[in-house]
Amino acid sequence: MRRTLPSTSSLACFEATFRHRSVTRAAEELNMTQSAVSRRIQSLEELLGKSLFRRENRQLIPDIAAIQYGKDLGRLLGELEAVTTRFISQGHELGLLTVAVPPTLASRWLIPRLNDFITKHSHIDLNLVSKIKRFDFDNEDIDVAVYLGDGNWPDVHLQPLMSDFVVPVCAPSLLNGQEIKTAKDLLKFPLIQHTTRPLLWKNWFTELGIETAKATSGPKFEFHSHAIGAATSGIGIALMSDLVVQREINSGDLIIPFGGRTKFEDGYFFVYPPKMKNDVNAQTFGFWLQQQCASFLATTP
Amino acid sequence: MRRTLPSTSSLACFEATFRHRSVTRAAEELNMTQSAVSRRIQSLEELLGKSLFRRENRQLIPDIAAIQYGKDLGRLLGELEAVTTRFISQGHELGLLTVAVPPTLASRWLIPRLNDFITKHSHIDLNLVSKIKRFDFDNEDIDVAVYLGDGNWPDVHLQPLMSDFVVPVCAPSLLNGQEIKTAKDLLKFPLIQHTTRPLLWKNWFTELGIETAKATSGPKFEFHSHAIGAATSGIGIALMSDLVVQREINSGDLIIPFGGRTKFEDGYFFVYPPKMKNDVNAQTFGFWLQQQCASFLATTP
DNA sequence: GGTATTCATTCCAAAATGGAATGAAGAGAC
DNA sequence: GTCTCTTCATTCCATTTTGGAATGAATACC
Repeated sequence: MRRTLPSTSSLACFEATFRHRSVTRAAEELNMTQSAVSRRIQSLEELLGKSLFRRENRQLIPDIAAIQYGKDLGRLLGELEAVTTRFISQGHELGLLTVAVPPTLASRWLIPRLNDFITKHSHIDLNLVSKIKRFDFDNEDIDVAVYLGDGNWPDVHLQPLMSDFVVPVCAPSLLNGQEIKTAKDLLKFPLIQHTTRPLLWKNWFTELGIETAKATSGPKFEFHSHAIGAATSGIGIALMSDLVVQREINSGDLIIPFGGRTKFEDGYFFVYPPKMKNDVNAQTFGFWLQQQCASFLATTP
Repeated sequence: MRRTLPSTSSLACFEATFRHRSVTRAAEELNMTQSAVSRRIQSLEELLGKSLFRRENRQLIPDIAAIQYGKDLGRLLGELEAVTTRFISQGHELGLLTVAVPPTLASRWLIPRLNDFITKHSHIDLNLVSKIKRFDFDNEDIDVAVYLGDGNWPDVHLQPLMSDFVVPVCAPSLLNGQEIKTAKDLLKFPLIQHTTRPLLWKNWFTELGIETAKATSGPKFEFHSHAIGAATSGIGIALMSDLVVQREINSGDLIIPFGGRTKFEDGYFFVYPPKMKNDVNAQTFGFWLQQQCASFLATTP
């Protein structure tokens, strides 16, 4: 019979509903839709051949016989969680989380906010690893990553954080009094390129209906901070994710010569391998990141 | 985390392999293929992010960290089985199994063999319900059924027992010296019909390449035993499942006027609803039935 | 009477699971 | 040393399970 025991998913759905006396509340707790939980319970009743709840109007009343079963399951699922967590965390440095982040995003956006995380989760030791190349969980000693891209990566789990808005920026001195009326006028100046995003300018011009070979020409920098430094030094116009140049724009070191923020298909993602799905620290960090992004977006036009 | 706990199936595969130190032996116990168990274990290792076994040549050695986990799981799965079984059997008369069987099959084939079952499984009380109409688990108080048909029934589980071999039989006095050379010669006599199998004769003649309206004409009987009685009384020729007329053939009360046993598409099945999948008594009975059929077939030409 | 809320149902798609066949590699017999 | 047997791993394919989104039914609340 062991093979045909109900699945942990079904049992968890029943137990949470039993505890809350509510399918909707159970769904919230389990991070599932209410319809999925409802179906899981009915499927379990069919498998067991017995009713678990009486349906009275919009309320679920546990059948008398199911009450002890619900209590037993609560205890057993709790123990199963405990022994599984204990096994997973064995040999793994408790509380250490190695996060791979693009260096400029780290220094310009994440690190200024990290005090909030550290204060709230002092038991988690973060190990920030600056990465320009894409994450590689199989061959690198990293647990999770924040990365910018289209999210089309195999064998990993993603949580979207926020969209990528880019904006052209340059030093005021670069223009030297010249007026920028159209996007095409930008081509009179050097376009600062990103090694990691070689098609960024090209795609930006394409969005505006302009096709030009000049879009991929110009000095290239691997570090975004170097690209920002180049722009600030008047070397050319850089196309940057707006959240990493806010300080320069606010201080006037950089200006926006043309247009505003452009939303791109790429976005920032919190990325982790399947084995981190159950890691409480990893999921805690991911959740905090999402909250920070939501808060950031709410205060940015 | 409760929602993303490993499935009971994966945990059972790991625990059985851990206990047996063998994927093949675990597969046998769980009634799965060895490849499925192997994959389940690897999937579990990926989900947990930790190795469960070291692979040394053809042997699996549990990792040190996994030993306690394996023991814990053995205990927890055992408890889960116990509380689930207790819940299922609550309110259900322990050991009672209601079996729906066609009456003639019951009297002619099953009941003579039941002593063996009762001796071996004295804790199971059988309740034989004679049914001519097809089983209806939703609206009838029956647990399992033995039924003859094509097996094309929705929402139930089937175990094939044996094929259906039919044979034409009649009283010797019916022929009154007339010689039967071809199947067509049978049409000179009344054909005894079954209410439950109205097309039996028609299909039988079709197998022999004969199409005739006469195939569905003749006196009709709902009980197979009545059909047998009618045939023995010389009322006509009956087409019967051979296993229910063996006694009459052996004693000479019935003879086979033409041809031999014909295998039909229909077969005998052990049928049960999904909720009986985990019922130990139901599965015990089904297994015993299969053994009886195998034994019967082995001693019948 | 209208709105909100909860559970159930339907449609659709993705993920998980399992069987069958086959391959790789070692153990054992001769 | 060679051949056969055995066990675990992998690939291909199909089925089952699971879950989200949308919608319906029915009651509770205002």
